[in-house]
Order: sequence, then C-alpha cells, then structure tokens
Amino acid sequence: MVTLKDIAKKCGVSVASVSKAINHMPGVGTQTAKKIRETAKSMGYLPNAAAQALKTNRTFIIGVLLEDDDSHGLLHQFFVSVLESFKIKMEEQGYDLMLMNRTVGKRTISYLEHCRYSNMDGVFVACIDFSDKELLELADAGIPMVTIDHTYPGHPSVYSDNVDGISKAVRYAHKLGHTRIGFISGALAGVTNKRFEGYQSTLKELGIPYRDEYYKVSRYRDVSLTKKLTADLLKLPQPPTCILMPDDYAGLGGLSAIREAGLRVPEDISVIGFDGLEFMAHISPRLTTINQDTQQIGEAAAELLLKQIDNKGKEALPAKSIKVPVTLIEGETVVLPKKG
Amino acid sequence: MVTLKDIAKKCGVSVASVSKAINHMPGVGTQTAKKIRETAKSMGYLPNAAAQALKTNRTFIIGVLLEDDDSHGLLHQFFVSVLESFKIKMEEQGYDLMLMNRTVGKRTISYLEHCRYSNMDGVFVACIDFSDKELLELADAGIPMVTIDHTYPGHPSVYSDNVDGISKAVRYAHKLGHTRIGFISGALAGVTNKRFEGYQSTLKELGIPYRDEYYKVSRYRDVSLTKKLTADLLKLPQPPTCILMPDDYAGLGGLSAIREAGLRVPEDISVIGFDGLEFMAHISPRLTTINQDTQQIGEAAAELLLKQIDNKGKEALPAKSIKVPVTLIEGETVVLPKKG
DNA sequence: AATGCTCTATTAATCGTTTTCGCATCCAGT
DNA sequence: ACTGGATGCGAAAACGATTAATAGAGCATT
Repeated sequence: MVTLKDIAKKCGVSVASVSKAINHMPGVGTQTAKKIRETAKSMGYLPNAAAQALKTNRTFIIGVLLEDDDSHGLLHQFFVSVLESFKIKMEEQGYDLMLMNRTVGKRTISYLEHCRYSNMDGVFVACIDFSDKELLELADAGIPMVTIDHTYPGHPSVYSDNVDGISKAVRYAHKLGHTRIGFISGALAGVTNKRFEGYQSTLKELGIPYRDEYYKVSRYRDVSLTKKLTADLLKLPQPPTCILMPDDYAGLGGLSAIREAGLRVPEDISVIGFDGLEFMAHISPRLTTINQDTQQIGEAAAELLLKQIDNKGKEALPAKSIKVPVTLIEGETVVLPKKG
Repeated sequence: MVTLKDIAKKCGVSVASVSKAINHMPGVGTQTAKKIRETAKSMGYLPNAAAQALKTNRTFIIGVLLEDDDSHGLLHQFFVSVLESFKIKMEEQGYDLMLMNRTVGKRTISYLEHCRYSNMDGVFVACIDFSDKELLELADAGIPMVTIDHTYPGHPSVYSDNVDGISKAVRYAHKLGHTRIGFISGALAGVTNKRFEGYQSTLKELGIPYRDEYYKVSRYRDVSLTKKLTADLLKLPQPPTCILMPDDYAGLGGLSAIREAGLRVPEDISVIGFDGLEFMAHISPRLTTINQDTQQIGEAAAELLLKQIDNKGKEALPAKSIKVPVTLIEGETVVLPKKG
C-alpha cells in the first residue's frame, strides 16, 4: 500500500508537503506540488480512508436505514427507487452509502450506536415505523438526517404531495363518472393522514358525501390484508364502483379479491393505485395510479442532507422540507361505472 | 465521545489495560477487567471504527456490487432478495455492507480503487456483465470476493442449479403434454449456457427433437426485447405451445406479447418463468416458474466469503463454489396444449 | 546592512486504537 | 532465602493522515 511517506521519500520532501500538495492546499511551491502529484499518481496512491477519518472526523459515509416491519426494506420497490436516485447524487459528492443495522457482531446495538461507531456523516431514513424508539433517539442525536415521508422536528424531509395525489385520483374517478369511491389507506401515520385529508376534502369539493363504510385502513404493501378489505368493500349492499388502494403493490391484493369475487377490472370495478411502480406498467390490466417521482425525491433528499452536513456545527438550519408533486398515470383500470 | 483514555483515567489504569480488558485479551486481572468493562459500559463507550481500522487493517466493511447495464442493480428483485439474506448473515458476524460505485467525489475511480480506499474486507458481486474490465481487475486483486451466478478463477461463487432448473421446466411441460417447447434465454453468459444445456439435453432425453427456431436469445430482465421475441415465436408457422422465459420479470413482456396476439395464457399458450419473484404470486395468471432459493444463495455466499476472509494471508483456499437446488413452483400458466 | 515580508518546506503533535516489550510483584519449589 | 516462572500492568511505538507552529530562504525597502 502506497502511503504519503512513500511518496515523500521518492520526492525527497516531507510528508506534510505531500499531504498539502495532494489536497491542493497552499504552502507548497507550484513546481514541487506538480511533481508530488505526478509521482503520487504514478505510484497509484490512494488515501487511506480510516486514517483520514480518524484525523478529520469525517468519513464520507452515509447510513441508509431502510427497515420495514418485516425487515425487508430493500424489497420495497418505491424506497429502493428513491435510494437509487439518492445514491447517485451522493456519490457525486464523494459519499459512500452504508446499510445500517441493529446487530454489529453478535450483540445488538442501536441505530444510533451503529451510527456513532462508524462515524457516519449523515443518515438517510426511509421506512415504515417512524415511531420506533430507536429512530427517535437517532433523530435527537443531532446527526444530520433526512427522512422520506415523515418529518422529525429539527430535520428536513422529503415527501410526495399526498393530499394532491389522492385528490387527483378522486377527481379522475369522478370525471369518469364515479361517485361511489372507496379508499383503502395504509396504516395510520403522517402520509396516510394526508391522503385521507385529500380524500375527504376532494369528495366534499365535488359534492360527494363521505361514507364511512367506504374507508378502510390496511397497511402499506400488505397484499393479503388489502385483499381482505377489498373483499369486504365488495360485500357491501352498495359497493363502491372505484377503489383507491394504499399502494400499487398492496393493490395486487385488491385486484385479486375482485377477481375472486367474479368481477372484472375495470368493467365491474375501477381501481387506482399509488406509487407508480415500474413493473405495474407491464401487467394486465395496466394499473391507473398516482406516480411518485422517486428520482426527484431522492435528489431532493440528497440536497437537503448535504446542506445539513455542510452546515454542521453552525447554527441549526430551519429544517426546510420539500414537497414533491405527483402525477396521475392513466392505465386501464378506470372506466365509466356500470349503471347500478 | 468516550475514548479508551477517558475510561483509563476514570479507572486509574493505563490505556493498554483498558483495550485488553474490553477485547477480552489476557494480561489483565479478572477484577480489573471487570471493573473496566463496567465503567466502559456505564460511560457509553463505543470503539472508534476508523482508529481500529487504521491499526488493525480490518474494517469489517463488505463492498456490495450490484450494477446492472442500466445501473439499476438495486431494482433487480432477485439480486436484492439474495442481498437481504446475505446481509443478515454478514451482520451477525459484525460486518457492514457498503454500496460500491465508480465515482467517489467528482472524479471517477475504479471498483478496485474504491475497494482499496475504503479498505474493504471483502466484496459481494451480483450483476450482469461479468466481463467488465473493472470486474476482472477487481477479481485479480486478491481481495476476498464472492460472486453470484458466475465464477472467477480463484474465487468461490454461488449459483442455482440452472441445468436442473430448465430441465425441470421442460419435463413439467412435457408431462402436461407439450412437445413444442420454446426457450427464450437471457444474454449469452455462463448462466445462460447452463440453461441452454439443460434445455437441449432434456429435450433429447425425452426424445423431442431440438428446433432451432424455438430458441431465441433475449436479455435478462428486458421486458420489451422478450416481448418482441415472444411475438416472433408466435408468428412461426407452427409456434411452440409452451415458452420458457429468461426470467419472471422479462416474462411479463412475453405475457404481454401473447395477449396482444389475441391469445390467452394458459389456454392457448403455456408459459414458464424463472426466478420465483415474490410479486408474481399476486398477479393473474399466477406464473408457473422455476424458483431460485434466494435465501440459501445469500447465506451460502456469506459463508464462502467469511471463510475466505478468515483465511486471508494463508495459502489460498481451493475456491469451492456452491450450487443451490431449484424448485418448480406450480402456477396457473401451464396446461395441456390445444390440439393443433 | 539591517529589517521586514512573503513563500516554501519541515517538524512535530495529534486523532483512538492495538500490541509488543519490559518491569514489578507474587508464589511455588527447592 | 533464593531462583524461576507466572501474572498483572504500563510505556511506548506504531497505523496513515492532517495541520499548527516554526524555521529558513529570498527579496525589497529603508
């Protein structure tokens, strides 16, 4: 392994000069600096991250927290898409992404401990259960952090315009003639509340009375629960003609319940999803859904996190959050309702 | 931040003793050691990873290479599932996973450089293009490495029993009465060759003549190319009655081509996928497919990598690889062929 | 010629650990 | 009482980098 010392010896200068030359710091002659940099390159020098971290207290490591209830965060298409975009942006700035966890070598540690142990410069959080004690602890630790879909006091976050998303869905269904619009939401949380708000307010705006039996609480990405709740909706004496799903993936359960009830989508029942997962475009019928702009979300998250990191130590930033607009993707699952 | 020094001061002992006590090394009295460990815990001591890495030359960081042609490795369900399982196993042993990349801070570096810079203890590689120059460079660097689906000389790997997988598919189709069995494979590579081998040999065994026009080369996960090739197969004067797809995801393209040709699955054409992706179980018709045991693959990969890491410096291991059995998941996409 | 200034380059301290080595101390065995 | 081997502990040298302080050289100004 080539170290500063090796380069120093070869160039006949001190280690300090080499360090300065390589980092483009003042205090080294132009000629010397050039020569140093050249030999460094020719020797294939690479700084030692550990040594740098130890000395500078900066690791350029970002922790990624993608936990799900069933610990399958990485399988969550939506979050992974956001992560991809986040990753690209962060890498441009020289950061590495490390997956966080609660077990470092047999014994269990907390997220915060893992964070401190690895000396992470910041944390990216996208998950389901934001009320987790460990997350709160992490949020309180003063480590730069950005969250998706949920805001912790003192930290910035990025989220889709959920109110508008559901509103767009309801309006679209209404435009095509639906008035009996059911809504199966995810578990109760910030995002869900916003969506419910959009649901209620848009119904009101359109002059459609809110019917409590048309609203069900499922869980995000839970296919079987969503399937069951969809079946329940279909059993109502006067079932909805259009159903909004918690998300595309859970929506698969909804579609399956409808099939099993002997009904067809969209001829008998219309369905609208949420997320805009890639693979949904390839299955039949193509799901009409509210698309979350994962690329923009990821980039915004990166930006906010970088800003926080740069600002560390100075007065706290006003923790600005960013709301990302959503769009409706017109698929094949919404048509005029049958007369009934 | 609590350091060994702080603990030493509080306990009235030397830093050396503290270090030894905490690491359960001999050379410290039982009493002293106990006291040291207790105060360490009470002070909330956590070792500094950078310092440890610098001193010991071990980082407990594993690089994860999940690149795809279109750089969407994380979106690849199959690989991500394997990664999940790998991750759990590695974390148990105290390792952290870091996503690898080619850009660290503006300038582009190679995988190998990234690896060296961060001082990774090992690398997990799962991707498509194994002939990438940079990968070869990485494989030659003598860093512990494990690959999925491809074997580099000198390194262990884990892969599904691809020969048997396709063989199972062909046999299953044959058992249900198919003799015109088409095969759309992924791009030519190790895995594909194995599968083709299984295809040919099983046909032969069953006494079905191999027909070149029934074999097409697509690319893994490529929906639109697979769609086109499926359409081509259907246009044959005597099209196959059952088609094996490169993988479940690409298979969506196949299904879509069949629909667009005005045919139905499975009534008109039977289809068999490969992978056993989770979400496939939720769409209709449920895809009959060859399931890869992602959990076992991930665990095996972890095991092999750990063994290599432990063995570092000693004589090279015989680079044992592991073949993981596959199973056929009976879905709804294969039935008796129509007479024709 | 003395003074002051700018520039370059070096010395040395430091980050938090691990680990080798040496010095006491203590006890058993003679 | 003396030797010899454990045993417990500390001093100090690394690991590879950054950075403040410092010293020397060169040049211009008075």
